[in-house]
Amino acid sequence: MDNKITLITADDHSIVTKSLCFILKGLYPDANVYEFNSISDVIRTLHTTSVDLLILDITFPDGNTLNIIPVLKTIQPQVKILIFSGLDEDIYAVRCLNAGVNGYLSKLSTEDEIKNAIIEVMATKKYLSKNIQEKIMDNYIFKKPSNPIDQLSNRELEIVGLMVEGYKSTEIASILNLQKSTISTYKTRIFEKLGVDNLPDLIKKFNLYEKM
Amino acid sequence: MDNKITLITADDHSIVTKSLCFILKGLYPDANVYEFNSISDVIRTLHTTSVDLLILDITFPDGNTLNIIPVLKTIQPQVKILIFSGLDEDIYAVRCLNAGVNGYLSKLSTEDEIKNAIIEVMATKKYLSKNIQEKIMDNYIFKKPSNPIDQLSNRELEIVGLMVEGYKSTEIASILNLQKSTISTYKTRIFEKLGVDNLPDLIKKFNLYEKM
DNA sequence: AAATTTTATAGAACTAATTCTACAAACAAA
DNA sequence: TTTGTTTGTAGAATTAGTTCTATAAAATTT
Repeated sequence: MDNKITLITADDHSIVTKSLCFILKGLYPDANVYEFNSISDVIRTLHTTSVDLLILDITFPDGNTLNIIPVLKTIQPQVKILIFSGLDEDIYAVRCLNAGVNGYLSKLSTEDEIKNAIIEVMATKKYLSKNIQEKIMDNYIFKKPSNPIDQLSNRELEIVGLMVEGYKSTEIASILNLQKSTISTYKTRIFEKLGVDNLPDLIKKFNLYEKM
Repeated sequence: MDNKITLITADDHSIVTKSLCFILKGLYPDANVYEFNSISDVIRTLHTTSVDLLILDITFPDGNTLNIIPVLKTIQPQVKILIFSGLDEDIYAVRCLNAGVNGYLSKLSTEDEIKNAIIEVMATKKYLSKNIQEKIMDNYIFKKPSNPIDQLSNRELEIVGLMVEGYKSTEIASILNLQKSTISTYKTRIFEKLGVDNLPDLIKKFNLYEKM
């Protein structure tokens, strides 16, 4: 047991973890840096090793980070979490913050922005892009619900994600270990909230708000 | 003008180009390696510099690579192109090949797979994952035409049109005065011919082939 | 602190959709 | 010109999906 700091990157794209590791080693030459490509590996490691910073993608083949954040925080309450995701920050950043992360960084960021975010978060601060800071201010001050997808709960969002990826109700039920009637209930609520009544329209709407 | 080889990576995610550059410099220490984050930069460079290998994403804010490949090939017919994309290879790989690229590599690939693909393509070969090779073999053996929508009969095309517009089976049945089992039969045949098994994938495929 | 709304979940009853099988007509191939 | 294949169509049996109702827990509002 040494007293080096420990940094972890996790993303299902190996090219991303490799690259983040490289950046981390540049910033903290003496740190222990690990990379993983699944959430389960991260959880396993948190059980055995004290970790200072976790850089995480949201989507993994073996689960969705949004639900896992509280689990991670339970295992190691002091761990700092920086989300590094390709998903639209307009949709996910605020949710992630509410779930307890310390920062949200877009995968489109430049190397300097990435370094900056890491440094901010390591200094026990929050990191958010200008864009998101403004959005939060707007929402706070003007209470405008900007985009219908914000009305979806995390669970609903997870399910809508599976739906637009092509999973059928039964498949979703078995993936999430729920009853098919539960999925139907979600589906109805989601359709209602987004004001559509069929899958193609949902996809259109979702894709629309996903990419801006 | 030196006689070094010239390699370009282009992706809207800077972390990806950075990482690919690193890999390329490892493989070809004497090469000129450039990275860009837009297609327009790539095109501009092809006009001034002779390029050996281009590693390209498909989606850019300023355009879709698929439509641009012929342009790139016109500027420099000998340039080798390796697509490195997060999009579903089942849907995009063959299309990219038809457009004239030399390889298709998934963003989920490990570093070794990436290196391997680069080496293969540089050796004037094609690179494709096992999965896609098998798919192409199947198509070749069973002589399926390259544009699957051509395989649809008029009636099937009519029904697929209604499907992507959001009509449900029962609605289509009543519009066309047919039994719902008939619509189901069509649906199965259409899915089969287009090689998909769910509506979102069908929509993707249909939109893709519709716009050319 | 109490009242209200939203969220996450399902059982039972019901409706919609698919599968499997089939068959005639049109078309293509040997 | 017979043989094989694709197309257009369904009935019966089966499976998938929805609706309606309900309830506990969480979040929000009053």
